[in-house]
Amino acid sequence: MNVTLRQLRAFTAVYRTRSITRAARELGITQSATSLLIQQIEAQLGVRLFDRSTRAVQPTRAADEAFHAAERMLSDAQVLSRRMRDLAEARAGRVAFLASAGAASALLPRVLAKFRAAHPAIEIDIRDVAADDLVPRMIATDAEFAIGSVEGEISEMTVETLTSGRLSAIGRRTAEFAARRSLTWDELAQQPTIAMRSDTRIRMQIDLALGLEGKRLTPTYEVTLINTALAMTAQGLGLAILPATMLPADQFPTLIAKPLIRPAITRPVSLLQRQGRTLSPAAQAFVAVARTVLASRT
Amino acid sequence: MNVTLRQLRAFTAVYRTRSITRAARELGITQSATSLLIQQIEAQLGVRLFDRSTRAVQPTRAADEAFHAAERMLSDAQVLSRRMRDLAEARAGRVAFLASAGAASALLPRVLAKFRAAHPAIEIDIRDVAADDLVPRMIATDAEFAIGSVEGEISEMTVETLTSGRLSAIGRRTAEFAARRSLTWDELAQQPTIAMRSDTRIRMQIDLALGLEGKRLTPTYEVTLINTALAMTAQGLGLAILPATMLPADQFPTLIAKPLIRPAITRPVSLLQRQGRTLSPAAQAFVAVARTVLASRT
DNA sequence: GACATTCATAGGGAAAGCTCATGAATTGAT
DNA sequence: ATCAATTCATGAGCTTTCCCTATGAATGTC
Repeated sequence: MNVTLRQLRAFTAVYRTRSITRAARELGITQSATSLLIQQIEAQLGVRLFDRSTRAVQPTRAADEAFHAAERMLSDAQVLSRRMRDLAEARAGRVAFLASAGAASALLPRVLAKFRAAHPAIEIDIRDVAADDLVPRMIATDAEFAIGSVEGEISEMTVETLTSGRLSAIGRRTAEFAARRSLTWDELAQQPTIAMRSDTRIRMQIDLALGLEGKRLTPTYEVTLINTALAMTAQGLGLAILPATMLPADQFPTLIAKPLIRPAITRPVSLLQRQGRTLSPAAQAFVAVARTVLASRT
Repeated sequence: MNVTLRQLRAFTAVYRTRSITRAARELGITQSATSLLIQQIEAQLGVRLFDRSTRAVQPTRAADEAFHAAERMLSDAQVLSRRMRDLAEARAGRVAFLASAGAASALLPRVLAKFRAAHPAIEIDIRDVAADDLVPRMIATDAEFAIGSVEGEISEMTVETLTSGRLSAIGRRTAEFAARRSLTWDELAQQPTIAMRSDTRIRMQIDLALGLEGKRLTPTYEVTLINTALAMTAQGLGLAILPATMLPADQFPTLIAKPLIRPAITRPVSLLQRQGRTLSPAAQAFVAVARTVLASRT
């Protein structure tokens, strides 16, 4: 056998109070139990810790030395408990995840704001990567989860759709544009348009879907970053072709999105996580917030 | 309930080996017991520490954090155990005691030499005080014991005679002196003598004992320190009147002691310790050595 | 697809832990 | 000085914990 924290607790209590009876009260056990614990730890350590008469309890030299070590261990135990409890209740900790650049700029700000309000002490480490890199980086790094658009299944991973945005035309809130419910891709062809470049995932999906219908997108401008497209739209250079979810309303209050139809194309934003691995409580809390915040959108 | 060291041991073993089965082997318990310990500590801390499939065990973030704290506590426990064991077996520690100046100079060197050989790592703190101060200092300070001449009983203390030296005439090893078995106090009066000053304990005892016999000591020289008396004797200035135990043979190889009789006066050297207080193991070891070393003398 | 490995769970017996009751020693008050 | 009160130690008995054996379920391997 070995010394136990229980014994150490009894020891420090007796040491401090200089009394087995008082220590017992403090520990919430009986005097006899405390007496036994002291005998046990003495036997365990092979050293007398208290000179006990029927009247008084006097710590020995060895006890003086042991006391500090014991206190330290008990304090460590308490710190550990508290820390773990904080982690469990997402009062502390750290959430590190991957986000595709698009998701990071358009979707995450709202999620982050809400999460921060609920869990102010949790560190957040967002690693924003190009959409193509999302899955490879997820496999390679220790990120707990990833948010972004993912096609198909990935082995060892679970994919959950958080929200899916319809491909939309985004333009300034003119009376004429605001009145529309939707636009067809054909109608779009008449106007100046701003689309993502052909080597982006969004564009590939568009080209693929239109191709199946025998159609083709010929944008006026092609850009790499979503924000660039939106900024250009805000300047009136044309309609941006993007999933509606990618429009941060607060950042571009003048812009509105109208779904594109014939064909309607939706682009999911998914949560990616490792199969069989529980998320840290902090990450769970974050994902929960993301689900509720994003679910409210189309 | 609370987290136990047992659980922490299981936790660190599983964390390191990444396997409950291997950890169980390491701990010397069964796999099922180990599995239970992990479940317990998880319940205790309120946090999942391992993602377990039927096949593998994967530590969580929380486990990474907890691991260091756990290792520290376990290492503290081990250090504490070892330290206490060392103290118990007098392989480490410290012995602080009081010694009257006479005892310190004449008796202790041999004791110290032997003790040091047997217990090289123990710190020794000798507080040599005037004979009169021995008891007051013993009461006032935290010395574990005291060595010196003590008369009568002292409350709260136990007095044990370690050795008692007969008052003797100490002189150079001349043929004539060496041949004698003893001297009477009367014979002594014919020769130059060196005695302790009247305000010393030794002298007081002598004067008292001689007074009872109607005799009186009139020394040629009176000194305060024993060593002074011996040095003077070695120079041939006269016979030193001291307890035989006070003559360190190795320091004054030319001197020998002959008991003084009519009356024979003995002066005890005692060990003084607090009643009801156990000595530290180091002190016990020291006292044991002192007893054996001093017992061999008259 | 059979086999081996790994973790989880159930049952039972051993050990530990706690409480209650009691005893012994000492202090303080009447 | 006696008596009451306090304090620590010990023993009996009960409850809880602990651990082992046996078995089941899942997964990877040949």
